Amino acid sequence: MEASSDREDHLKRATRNFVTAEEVARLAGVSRSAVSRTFTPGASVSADVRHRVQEAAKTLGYRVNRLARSLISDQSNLVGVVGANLSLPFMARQLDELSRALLRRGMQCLLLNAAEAEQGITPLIESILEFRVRAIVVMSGSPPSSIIDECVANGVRVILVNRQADDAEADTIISDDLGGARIAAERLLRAGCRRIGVVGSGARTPTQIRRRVAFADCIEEAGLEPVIWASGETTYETGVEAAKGLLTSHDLDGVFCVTDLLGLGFLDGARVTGRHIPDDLSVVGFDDIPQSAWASYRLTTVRQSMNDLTGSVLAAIEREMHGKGTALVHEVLPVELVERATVRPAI
Amino acid sequence: MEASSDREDHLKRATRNFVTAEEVARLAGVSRSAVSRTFTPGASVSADVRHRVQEAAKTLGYRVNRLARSLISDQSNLVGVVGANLSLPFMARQLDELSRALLRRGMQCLLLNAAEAEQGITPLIESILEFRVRAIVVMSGSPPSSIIDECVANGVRVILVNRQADDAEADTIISDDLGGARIAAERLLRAGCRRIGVVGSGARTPTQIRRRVAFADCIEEAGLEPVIWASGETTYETGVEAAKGLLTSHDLDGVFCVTDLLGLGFLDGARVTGRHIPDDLSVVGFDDIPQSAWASYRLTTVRQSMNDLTGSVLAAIEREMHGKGTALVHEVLPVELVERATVRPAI
DNA sequence: ATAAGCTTTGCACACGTGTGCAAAGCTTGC
DNA sequence: GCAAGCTTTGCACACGTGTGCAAAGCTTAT
Repeated sequence: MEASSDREDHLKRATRNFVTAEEVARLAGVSRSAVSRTFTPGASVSADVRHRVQEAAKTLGYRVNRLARSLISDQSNLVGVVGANLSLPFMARQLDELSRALLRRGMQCLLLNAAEAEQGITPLIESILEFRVRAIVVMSGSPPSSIIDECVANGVRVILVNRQADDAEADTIISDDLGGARIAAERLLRAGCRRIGVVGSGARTPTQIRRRVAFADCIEEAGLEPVIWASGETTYETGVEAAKGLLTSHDLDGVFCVTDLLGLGFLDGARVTGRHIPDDLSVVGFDDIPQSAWASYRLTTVRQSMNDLTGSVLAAIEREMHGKGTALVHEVLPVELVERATVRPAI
Repeated sequence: MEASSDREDHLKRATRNFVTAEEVARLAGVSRSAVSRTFTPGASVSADVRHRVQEAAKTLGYRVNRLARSLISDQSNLVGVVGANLSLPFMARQLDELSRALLRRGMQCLLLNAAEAEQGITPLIESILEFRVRAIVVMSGSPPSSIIDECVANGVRVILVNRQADDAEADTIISDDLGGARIAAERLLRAGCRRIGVVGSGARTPTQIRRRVAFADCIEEAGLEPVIWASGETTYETGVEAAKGLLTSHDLDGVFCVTDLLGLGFLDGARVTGRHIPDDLSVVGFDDIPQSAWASYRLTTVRQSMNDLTGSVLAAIEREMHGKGTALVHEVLPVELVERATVRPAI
């Protein structure tokens, strides 16, 4: 993914004036290793030397070179994060919480935006590996097992969020999409809905497919035939179009939208056709983004806990650090229904 | 900001199996410098050697060590980005576009979340400097000029987005908040509004203060006395509370909300009090986040161009690379009014 | 056949930090 | 006062990569 600039561009010594430990040592009147030991927790250094080194470091503005420091262990304190659609509410929250949790634990987030990774995210992961990162968190895209195997072989943990990779040694932290779809189906059925639709986008992401298929299965188990919308991008606008399209050709009384963004668009589109929510038409979403609680929507939705998700990702990253071995983590995070105002009361 | 783990934790050699250039050289039957030259654009290497090295690298799964490579120039290809409130729509879009533009230009985004930086973002910038980054983009927080001066002294460019630092040698890319506030004021006055309010949050960010003050000044210039709301966080919920609070005690016919999030909340809150938008009350926002276009809101707002903003940031970063010298960039990006449906037609 | 000029390539050094090793110094017990 | 044990500290090596230098090899012109 790196721009193919010539060597003068990216390796020519930039004008850099960073102070080195050698200079600090000279001012403090000690050896360079004494400086290093002063900044290494647990290393043996006398109080007098420690004080002189710290004063000299402060005077000169010394900042340790993480590049050099990490060279020794062949590992930086970076965690690579691969994500796309980062301005969508759910992905934005996920990244927000993950990046702040990483910082809390003394790690730094190396963010690679997968928006333009049409050929797959393998090149992004290859770039990340060059930084000798501690772990890689994949929030978007489907890394082939070959690149996952390469990461693992090199001692780099890969954590897949809301996605899986068959036959690959990666951690997987997944929301219970199947359970959530079932909850949504049961709620609509309990509201007395009998002409039911499911709205997804044309995106072939694991989450989209899983939720749509699981919901449709539940409706068929109840002896009903779901109407399916699965085109467009995973946006509010697609929800609006789905509402106009579906409600023109079908007399639906219940709809499950596989994401809240689609759900909010669907609500606005349905209102334009004159439908009254929830009297004429019940709508359930999935994700529980902040906008779902807004007064103009008050969308009933399936919530996945962002705290649980972030906590599990961090636990997977720190598993080996905390002496818990290298066994893989496979977690399915529970979801719950958040009742608001877009589904008729249960019969 | 780094967690104070002991040395066994963060420097103990992790189980790492990365292939080195030395191993590639052995398999290819050449010297280690021949391997290095093969991956250095413009370096002299014969076609035969190049081919053998590339085959060997592929066979062994060689990934260059960016830590070692960057040690030589004392500069990595990372760009530090400091931001908070990354799940809010505007900040999320900004980060989304910035991180993808950086990748497009062959740079990587080192993201440090400033959510918990109550004591200021100086420690975050200090951490970033340890990575010998190419530049630092500040999207949130107010770095003191001392740390900016340190960055500049070390050859690290600092770009401030929608904020300034007095007497500091940093680039500044700012939206025309003053012009935008004036546009909003003029639009409300042209709609015939005479009992006008301005809604901001309690956040003392440069943007909040600039927009609120500028708008209030314009209203006072028109001989009117603006009613001011400036408490709570910069959220949708604060907008709802502001509507309930202001509209209970004042008979306003026009309101400017300094962000769209506040505006959307204000709209929902106003509707709860029975006001009709825009007949009874006109509302203008600022930012033009995607939700402002949603059918339930159709908020008239002041838009700042995200493309312009990201383009200017990248131009500042690459200024020296492209032989344009090291002079600072100070840009005020134009804004424009986006008329939707929340302001009465002009008289 | 030979000389001049150019290309290719390995060696050794450098980049900045961490640390094993051993020497030096200090402390304590006899 | 001396020996044993412990702490402190500087030296030199290592980590992986880029590259200046010079030797070796190749090509071309005479």
